Amino acid sequence: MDCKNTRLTHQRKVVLEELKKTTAHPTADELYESVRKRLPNVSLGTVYRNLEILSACGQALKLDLGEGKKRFDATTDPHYHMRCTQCGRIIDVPYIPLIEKIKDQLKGMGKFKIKNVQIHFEGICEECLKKEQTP
Amino acid sequence: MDCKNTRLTHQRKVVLEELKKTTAHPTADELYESVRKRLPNVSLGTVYRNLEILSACGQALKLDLGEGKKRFDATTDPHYHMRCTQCGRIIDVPYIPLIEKIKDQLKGMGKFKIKNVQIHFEGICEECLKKEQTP
DNA sequence: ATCGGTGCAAAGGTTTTGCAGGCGG
DNA sequence: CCGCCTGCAAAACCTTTGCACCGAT
Repeated sequence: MDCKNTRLTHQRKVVLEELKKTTAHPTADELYESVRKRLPNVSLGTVYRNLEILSACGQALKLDLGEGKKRFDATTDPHYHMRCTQCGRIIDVPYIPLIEKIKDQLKGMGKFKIKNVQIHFEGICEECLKKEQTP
Repeated sequence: MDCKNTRLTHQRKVVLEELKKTTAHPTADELYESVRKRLPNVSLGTVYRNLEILSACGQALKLDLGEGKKRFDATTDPHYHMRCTQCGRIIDVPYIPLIEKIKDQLKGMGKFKIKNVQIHFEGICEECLKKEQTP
């Protein structure tokens, strides 16, 4: 994708601003609802197109946590994600250099060449742990 | 899911048999095509329902490699998967105890509790590496 | 003025589901 | 027989796309 010829339209600006406002890792549809509060005539297609461009150009992350839909994150610093199996929330997991260690372990393991590692976690978030303790 | 009250129908048997015949990690639709050669009247819905039951009951794995569709694997022994970014093939990656090490590193890292790690790889398969060498 | 972006709506691809009838245990 | 399972088809769901107009640079 050619990121030089992209224009900073009002819609694109608002999409990125709304994404930066939250740490909830919204889906395209959830973000569409936020954006719509500021731009009532925006279309879902525009939100999808802008999220595609923003993530392709390094201003957002496109996440696939195996839910059958993508999520987006304006925090592009290295970190991982955990999906709470009880409430579905997506929680940030601090970065530790897992991937380098994994690549080291896999070097010379087969006749293929590993370029990238996709990794995420499943577990129980802080809120759901609290609920378990006080039923 | 209640795996005790499942019946061994002819369709379910054939779905599992066809899945065991291949190492290609087929999608539901691809498996439907295989099954249809033996059961011309089988429906896609039946293949989906049986794959759901078989994977829920530990007789198959349901894989999500971020392609927007699920894949299935009759090999349930611990191993990982790599998707070739050139040809799309899914390659088995031998098991190494990554997950235990990762869990150790993450212990006490936050207020959440990690239960499971989802991990897969992207890279270049043996066949595509060969093609690169002889263009 | 150019050409990337937008809104709208339709279409695309994958997966699920309601229903009436069928068959495994 | 009971009730899980099937085939069929429609629908659900997420995402992409064709088109004509608009607006950022």
